[in-house]
Formats: sequence, structure tokens, C-alpha cells
Amino acid sequence: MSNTNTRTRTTEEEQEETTDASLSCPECSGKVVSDDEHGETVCIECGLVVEEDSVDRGPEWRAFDSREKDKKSRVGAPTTNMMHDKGLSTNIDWRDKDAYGNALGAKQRKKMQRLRKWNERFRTRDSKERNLKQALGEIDRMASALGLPENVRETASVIYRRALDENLLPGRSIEGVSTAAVYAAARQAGVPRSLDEITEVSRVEKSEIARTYRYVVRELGLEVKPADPESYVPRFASSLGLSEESERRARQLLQNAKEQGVHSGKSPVGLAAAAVYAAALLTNEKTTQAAVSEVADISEVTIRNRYHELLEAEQDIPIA
DNA sequence: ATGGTTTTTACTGCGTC
DNA sequence: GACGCGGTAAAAACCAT
Repeated sequence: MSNTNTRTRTTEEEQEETTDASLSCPECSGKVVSDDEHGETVCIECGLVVEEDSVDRGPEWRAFDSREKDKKSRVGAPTTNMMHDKGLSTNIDWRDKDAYGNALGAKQRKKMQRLRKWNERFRTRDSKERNLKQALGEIDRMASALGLPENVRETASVIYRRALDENLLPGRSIEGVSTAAVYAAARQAGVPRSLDEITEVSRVEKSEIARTYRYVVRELGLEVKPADPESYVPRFASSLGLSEESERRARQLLQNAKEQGVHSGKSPVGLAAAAVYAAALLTNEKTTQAAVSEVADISEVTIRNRYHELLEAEQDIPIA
């Protein structure tokens, strides 16, 4: 594929698309084509992306011609921050065979045993590394319990790594810092989880999480804006089985509230919950305050108070 | 520690199915 | 009568100082 660079980009792209006979578009039942470069399966009739994120074994960079493509394509396994050594460490096979599958002599075997031992020692070299190993396990556990996407776990891992590098750990539990990292990462990624939700899956108390979180954010100079109420809306709306329409209305209410500055000082979760409830009301969909209170972990009283404010704010605006 | 603000808890009254 | 909703008062939690 890279032997001629006279091919134009468009033909090259067409070459990379292979039609997938096993699938047809659910919307228009047209033909479906898989685009490996973007890891998507897409309908050629209406452009609907039938499947995305299927694979990513390709280069990490986008290439604009084939020369560049050769230069930039990735060599070796992808690295990940989720393994304590980024997946780059050496592993020595435990079988006493050489590369051809022949058994080793006694002398060689001894040597290999020694090598394995030392390799293992270096792999989890000091307390820091072992520390990391455990923390990353925790991060992974909590992230999946909260249904957080891959990139959040990566971010959390990075945060933890940094905390470790800056010697923020002494005096604080691994658990606490990992939890704080997850909390921060989720917020940074725009898919926040409330402190209560985090506490659910952590082995540490809420107060400690909060304390550690503040500390880590300050020491690392992390930029975490106050959680945007809107980012809670989709989650709440979907667990309540509300329509797109109400979700949109809820967003609208929140934006409006933001413009009028009604929201300062109030808990974002409460605002979001109230907006969802109010939106359901406006679109005549059945929900109860109790139900919203349940999924949002916010008292009904707060929902009442907030949603009155939201509706009032809405009253003032439409004149313009 | 303190005071101000927000959220929660607990309880009560009203209307509807 | 249970349910959904609204309001209130007092307690608790939170935050900045």
C-alpha cells in the first residue's frame, strides 16, 4: 500500500473501506461500509454510524500522505497508563525452553531462574511501584463500578501517578488518593459523579475523600471547574426513562438559569435534578419528585426549591 | 471556633385517584 | 386510604473567615 505515493487521498480512502455484507443500515436498510481508519461502520446511504470504536490498531497519528504514514505509524504495543509500568516491562517465560522450543540444559536453567527472579524484583522495584500497582487496581475497580469510560480511568491513573511523583502520598491512604483521583478525573472529563456516588464504591469515608481531593487538586494545580449541572442531566434523564425532548428542555432550563445567575452557591446535582423534574413536567411525562430524588440522591425538598427557582427564571426571560 | 448559607429530616395539610 | 405534591421549622452539613 505504501509502495506508490502517487495515489490520491480519496482513492486511498476508498480502498480502505470494505463493504460489510453481514450488516445493513437499520435506518434506511442501505449498504454498510466499514471504515477502518476511524474504526467505524457507516451506512453509505444516509451516513448513519452503525458501529463505532470497533478497533484501534492503527497508527496513533493521522497521516496526510503515504510517506508521512510510514514515518508515523506506531511500532510495538500501545502503552497504557493503567498498568503500573505502562505495559512496557519485560516478561520472561516460565517454561525452560529456548526460542525453538528445545529444553534448556541445567546450567541454562539455573541462569534463567536467576534472571526471572531479578526481573521480577525490578519489575515491582520499590514501594512506589507496588503502591502504584495496587492503586491502579483500585482505580479500575471504582471506575467500572461507576460505569466510567476508559479515558477517565486513564486520567485518574495519570493523576495518581503525578501525586506519587510529587510525594503527596505520605500520611494519606492509597485508597483515599485513588478515590480522589477518580473523582477528579470524572469531573475533568465532564462526566462527574457526586461525592456520594463516589463514596458508595470507595472503601474510604466521604470526609477523607473530600479532604484528600482538595489536597491533591491544590498540590497538583489541577484545574477542575465546578461541576456543570448539565453534565448530570443525560444520566438522570435516562435512568428515569425520559425522552430526548425533556432532556433538551432540562438543559435549556439550566442554561437559562446560568445566564440569570440563579445557580451560584447551589449544589449542581440539585440543580440538575430539579431541571430534569421540571422538564418532565413541561413535557407532560410522568415522573415523581420521589423518583428523581432517588436517582439523583437529592432530597425532595431541594428539588422543590430549585425547580421553583428554575421556573421563575424561565418566566422572566421569554419576553426578550 | 463562628456565623452564614444550603441541604436534609421530619411532619403536616391538601387534592386526587 | 395511599399517593403525589407543597410548605415549614429545626437540625445537620458545608464553607469561608
